[in-house]
Amino acid sequence: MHGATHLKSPEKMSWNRIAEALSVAIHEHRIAPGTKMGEDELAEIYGVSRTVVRTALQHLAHIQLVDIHRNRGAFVAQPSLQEAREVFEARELLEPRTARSAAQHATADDVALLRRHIDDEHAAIALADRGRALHLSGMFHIELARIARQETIESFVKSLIARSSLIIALYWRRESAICERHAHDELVQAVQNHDGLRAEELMRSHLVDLHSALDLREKSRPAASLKEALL
Amino acid sequence: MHGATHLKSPEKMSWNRIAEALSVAIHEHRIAPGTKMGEDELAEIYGVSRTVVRTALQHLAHIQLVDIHRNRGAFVAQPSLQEAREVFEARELLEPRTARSAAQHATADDVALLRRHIDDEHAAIALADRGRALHLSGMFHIELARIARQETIESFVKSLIARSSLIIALYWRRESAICERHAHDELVQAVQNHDGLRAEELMRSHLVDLHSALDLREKSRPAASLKEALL
DNA sequence: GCGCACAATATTGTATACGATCTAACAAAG
DNA sequence: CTTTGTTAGATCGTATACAATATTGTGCGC
Repeated sequence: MHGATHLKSPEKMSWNRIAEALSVAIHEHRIAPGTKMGEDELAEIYGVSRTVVRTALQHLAHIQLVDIHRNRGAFVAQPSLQEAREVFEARELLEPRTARSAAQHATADDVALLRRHIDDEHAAIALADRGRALHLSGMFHIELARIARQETIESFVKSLIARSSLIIALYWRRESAICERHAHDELVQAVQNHDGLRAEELMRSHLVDLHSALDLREKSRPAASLKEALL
Repeated sequence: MHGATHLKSPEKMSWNRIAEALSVAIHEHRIAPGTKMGEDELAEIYGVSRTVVRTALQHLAHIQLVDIHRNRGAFVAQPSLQEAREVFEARELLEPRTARSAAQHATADDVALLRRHIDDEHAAIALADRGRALHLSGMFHIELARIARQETIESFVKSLIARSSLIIALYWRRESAICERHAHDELVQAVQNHDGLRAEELMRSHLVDLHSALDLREKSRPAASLKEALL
């Protein structure tokens, strides 16, 4: 019943590919928080068995992009207000220091990569592709953690960015991410200059901006369909 | 072949039980870093199928207690010197702030629980059960994060503690964890007094002590048998 | 005797089958 | 008409079967 068996594309690691695809879809807000992600459904969409889908979902559950309820299934996570506050507290604790470290360790290649990221981000904004812009914005922060050469903290930041995407989907107030445009530009400039203290301070204020752009009071709209978002 | 199917004890969540058992075994240094954990082997030991063992191993891989190599299997992780440094840097960044928050939020019940932990720790030391003492020592830090009422950071601390256990197994220099005895005692006292600043400072110096008790140069002895450690 | 190619074996990756549990629909009683 | 108990369907949890890949042992040639 599954066509993948005879396909000639073993590609990489099947579950990794699926987890990545779902992660991107969530980051780009093509799947709304609360959406159910049935195993059979995903298995059919990606042409694999439930086994690998389960592995992918468990991975996503680990970074708290999805919640898995026993015998009920996996759902895109809906961070509570309390969780939202915790996530941004943690980010404000980790990321400024990480930005400083990144500024100290960055090579020319690193800076070039950051600039490419920003260019892509601008392009996405120009195309009014808000979802992709958001995704790239998150990737920028992760890239910064990678440049800091601290894999441990990078994995933490990955988890925090993922949840931030959900939090933004649920609690965003202002419109557009253009405010971030300048913030990221200045950050990369500080990194290029190896000005650790400035990078740290820029990151701190950037996160405060983000945090204050959230409305941590109301509940927002429910969910959409899954299959149409992925195909 | 497997008896579990017809048993009347669904107990909890099978993979969770196994992951916990393995985690404790590793924390207590009954399984050495680098040990291979074959799926069939574990499946037979715990009387379940490889499916659930795989889930447990993937969970442990997530918190980086084990490394999984494609088509090679799961091995108890062996943090490199670089990773060891990263882990303690991250702990020194996260835990002092967490300790302060814990001191601010702690209830009487929380303090009582901490004291029980310490008592258990002392008992283990008295019995010369170094492995169990180490495990409880780690749990103390996790408990502190829980008391701080910050689940996000708690999950990070969990991961860091787990890896610290491996790092201690590999790079420990001094003997006995008695130095920690006083550190934990004073910490719980500060928490009881809701003296956040003192708790923060105590935690910081405690972590520096731990860090300096590691020898980050040599490689240490390999591994032992697996089955005998678990049965 | 040493090194390399190749076959045998063992272990993991993936798919499928089956049983357990939850959800929801529907019928009957109040 | 509402409410509750029962039943059918769907979905997940676990076990098993099969395919893919790595590891190990063996034989041949040098």
